[in-house]
Amino acid sequence: MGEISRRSGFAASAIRYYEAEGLIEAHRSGGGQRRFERSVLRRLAFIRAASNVGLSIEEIRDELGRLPGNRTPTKADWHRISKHWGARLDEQIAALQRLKSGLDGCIGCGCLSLRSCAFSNAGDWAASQGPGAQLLPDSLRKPHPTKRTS
Amino acid sequence: MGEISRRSGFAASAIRYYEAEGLIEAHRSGGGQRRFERSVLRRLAFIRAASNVGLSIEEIRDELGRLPGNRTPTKADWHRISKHWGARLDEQIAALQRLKSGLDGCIGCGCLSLRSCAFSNAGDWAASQGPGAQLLPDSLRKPHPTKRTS
DNA sequence: GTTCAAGTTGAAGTGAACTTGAGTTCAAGG
DNA sequence: CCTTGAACTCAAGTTCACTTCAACTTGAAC
Repeated sequence: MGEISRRSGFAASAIRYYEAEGLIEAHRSGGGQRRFERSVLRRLAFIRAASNVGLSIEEIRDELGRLPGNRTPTKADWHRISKHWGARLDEQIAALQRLKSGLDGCIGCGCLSLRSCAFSNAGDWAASQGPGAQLLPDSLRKPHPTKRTS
Repeated sequence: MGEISRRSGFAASAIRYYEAEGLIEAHRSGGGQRRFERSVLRRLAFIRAASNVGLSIEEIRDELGRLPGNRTPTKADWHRISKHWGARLDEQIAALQRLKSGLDGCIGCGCLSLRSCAFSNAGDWAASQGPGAQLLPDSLRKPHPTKRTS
């Protein structure tokens, strides 16, 4: 346990948590202690990478589960997956850039008025319900706790 | 209350929360109901903009408090502030781009191995303690619950 | 004078991703 | 055998930014 923790960089508690969540597996030795196979280190590396990209535990579980045969990723898998992640990162980058350019457009206008400033206008959120470009995609919104008031 | 909620786009509960947190003020009428001045709408617009940029309530309170005389922003204030926010957004964008380019460099390598893949390597986090470029700045990390294990 | 939507309060709940704590057991060294 | 440090379990705590609930009061219209 201490070893895998040191080598993966995750806290022991995090590793136990991932096991409980079904992201990794461990078999037990004699009196109940976890023993990990080497492949678990790869899975943990995968988990770290995925969570750097901003995936939730749920999504990581899905993605791990979608690997045919539930194995650790091969070259081909990794190729496919990193395309997916790249797209996600692009989307996040684009969202921030939209926000930035809105801000740039605002610099010096001193407005911040409710009806004229697109940057702070709440209407931007309510109005862009359709599949148009939003200021921020869901992936960058603050983890909204409950259902939306809409 | 209903009116300011409608006009600001915030839920009534959020507005009460902001008042409790000291971000806005309200004086009370006769039997305890909140009455807001028009300037509060501007403050709320400011709050929305700031939280779009990713500032926490704490930071927003600071920034509102730093406005000399605790007024709503003038043109000059807004100019200064939006530069600050722009820098922050730039930093976030740059961080995501670093992540993306790391990922691009990895596509097809199929590695994801602990010692060779910089993208998933935990060492990247532990090693870059100095003021060097990190993969992700704190502002983009998942809101880590407690103190770091370091 | 009645009615009722809209407002009030304080406490408690939400979700994500873990961490912390308490109390217990394992395993290796001396 | 004894000690010590690492690991175990399970429940509860943490942070953030709010929301929801229950029980009650206001205030504007009819």
